[in-house]
Amino acid sequence: MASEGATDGSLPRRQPVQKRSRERLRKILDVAAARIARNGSDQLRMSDVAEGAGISIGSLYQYFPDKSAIVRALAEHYNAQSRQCIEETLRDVATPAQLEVAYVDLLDQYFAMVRDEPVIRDIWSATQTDKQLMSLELTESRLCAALLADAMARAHGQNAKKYESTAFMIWQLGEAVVRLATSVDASESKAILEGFKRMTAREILRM
Amino acid sequence: MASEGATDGSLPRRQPVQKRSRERLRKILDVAAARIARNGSDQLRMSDVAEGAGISIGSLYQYFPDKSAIVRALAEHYNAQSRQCIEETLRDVATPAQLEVAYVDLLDQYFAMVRDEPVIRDIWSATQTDKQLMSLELTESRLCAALLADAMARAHGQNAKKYESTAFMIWQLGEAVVRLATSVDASESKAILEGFKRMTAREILRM
DNA sequence: GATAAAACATGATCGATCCTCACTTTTATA
DNA sequence: TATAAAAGTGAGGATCGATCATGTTTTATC
Repeated sequence: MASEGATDGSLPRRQPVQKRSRERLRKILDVAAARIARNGSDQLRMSDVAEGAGISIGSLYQYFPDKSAIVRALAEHYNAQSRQCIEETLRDVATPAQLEVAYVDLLDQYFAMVRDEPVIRDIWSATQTDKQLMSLELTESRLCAALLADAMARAHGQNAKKYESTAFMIWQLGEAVVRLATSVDASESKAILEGFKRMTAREILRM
Repeated sequence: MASEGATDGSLPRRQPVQKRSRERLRKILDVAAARIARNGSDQLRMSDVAEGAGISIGSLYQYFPDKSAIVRALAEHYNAQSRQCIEETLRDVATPAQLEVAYVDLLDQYFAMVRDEPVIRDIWSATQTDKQLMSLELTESRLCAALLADAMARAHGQNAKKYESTAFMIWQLGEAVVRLATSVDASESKAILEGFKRMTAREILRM
């Protein structure tokens, strides 16, 4: 899944070499994601994950040093997935009009993703209590914001440096607004997203 | 402190009638706030609170049904405090110019408050795992957003209904941006806050 | 195929923590 | 002072994360 070449040496405690082991690593993450989707990451029980994956507690701890490492591995998985989507959407932006289309598209996609994958919301809430996860997500967010700043720079024929701060703020606000939109009913969430698009698109299109 | 006439019957398990008891309730909340400020709300230990307040574990549980209730009581305290400040700031707004001044003022005050009271950030992070606290904070947020919508309506001579959705979104984004601003270094936080003010003030001043 | 080393697996057990409960002490009131 | 209500106590049950000593399977080497 994710974390095959983890930058942080601590994520999977053991680099699995045997086939059975690799399958179990995947199974652990699948089970954990399902459990988190059902009950939230704070209700995740190591014993439950072990049972669901068909292994013993001790074995589970050979794959992950502690519970939070499982959540971090899932976070890296979703990050990799969505970053790829972001890169594709922004790659060919070269004019203000394309920038606006891509930006609105990105927001809609992100909203749909968070709405349909409850695990993402739980990972985000775990961010509040796990400092490693928090910095992992902040790094990811800066990376995505940089992609947006690059696209803005190309659209306006300016230096990306100029847009860094704005792009970062808007990216963070976008995450916040999507979380908000997924926690209210459908009609209000539509109004909120549209209002946000209008407000930020204007900002992004300023040279 | 807060919660004397709690809407939620469950907050203080016992309505203290004796003087010593009222003092202890206050002491518990003071100690809890200090511990949370030092280590975060997830590191709060009931045994630690009891010891700090000079009472036994059993006694502590006569005041609060569980750990999260302590955090909720603190949340209500801070909510009451900041709502008063918000009401005062927005009360006399009657023109667009006054609205802009009041709005910017509110943002600056809120930023200073969150920066100087680490407990507020911890309460907010507890919001992610405690559904009761989450709905408490959402209700509070809607209430504050309604105050802002009223001020917008007065400034523009329109019906408050028209601004409800926008005010709610901007209020939530304001909370998000202040949290963001308090988690980065001072120069970046200044840039972020100014960018946000510019972007949202324009939105608020639209009729 | 025999042997050793490395990888993998097990679950009883420890320690930390939340919270309960049966019981005691203090305060208010008649 | 007698009585009831309020307040207080802390040992112990229950849960859960994590460890560790030990056992099993796979792989590499001759």
